[in-house]
Amino acid sequence: MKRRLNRLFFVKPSLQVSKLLLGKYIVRKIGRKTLAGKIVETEAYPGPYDKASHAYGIKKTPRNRAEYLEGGHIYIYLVYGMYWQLNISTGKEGYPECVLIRALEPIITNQSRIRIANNPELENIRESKLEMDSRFCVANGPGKLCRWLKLDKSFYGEDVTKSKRIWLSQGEKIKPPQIASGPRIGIDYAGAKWAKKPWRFYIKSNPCVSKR
DNA sequence: GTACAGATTGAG
DNA sequence: TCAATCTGTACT
Repeated sequence: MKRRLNRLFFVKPSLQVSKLLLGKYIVRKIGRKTLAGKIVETEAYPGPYDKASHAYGIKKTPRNRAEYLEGGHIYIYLVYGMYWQLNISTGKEGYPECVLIRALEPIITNQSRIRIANNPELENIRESKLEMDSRFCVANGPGKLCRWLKLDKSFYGEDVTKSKRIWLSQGEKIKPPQIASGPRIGIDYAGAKWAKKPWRFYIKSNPCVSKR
């Protein structure tokens, strides 16, 4: 959980950052509990020229103003009246671009390792296929990962390079051959030209990449 | 003030 | 395939 990603990491174009984020860990502190998840799927929304972007045409509203913040700030919003979507702003201040975090693979933290080691019953559960399957399913979508990490409007604009309750860390090295790309999800309203752009990135054959 | 649709999800 | 559920945004 060490080696927190710094400002320099995020002040780059979202098309770069979205790929670099694969394999990185999101660490979330809730009271004395720590949750961590490996980022396995992202989408880039690279700027105001992108018709699928909330900031299309340099549109700036109370809802999307966090997109304009310097790289490393959280842009979070509600869709369909019930699901939060976690984005991280990238690039320079004043230019609206961001990366949508679409899926995480939950990581067994040291904390839970110790708890498991001290409790043989939990050890058995951890080994069971059932447990593995359920672990892989709690954060395999943008709405689900926010529910799992307990993220909501209160994180709007949060600086992940400074925050004490959420940050990103180095995680695991992902080699380019392990990265796949495809069209972004759920943005058909933007028209085929933009919906077809291969700006969704994910780790090949990872079980936590979102379905559909 | 009112209408409308959405960067999703899980059930049928 | 469809409804749930709600708020930002646009328009009367």
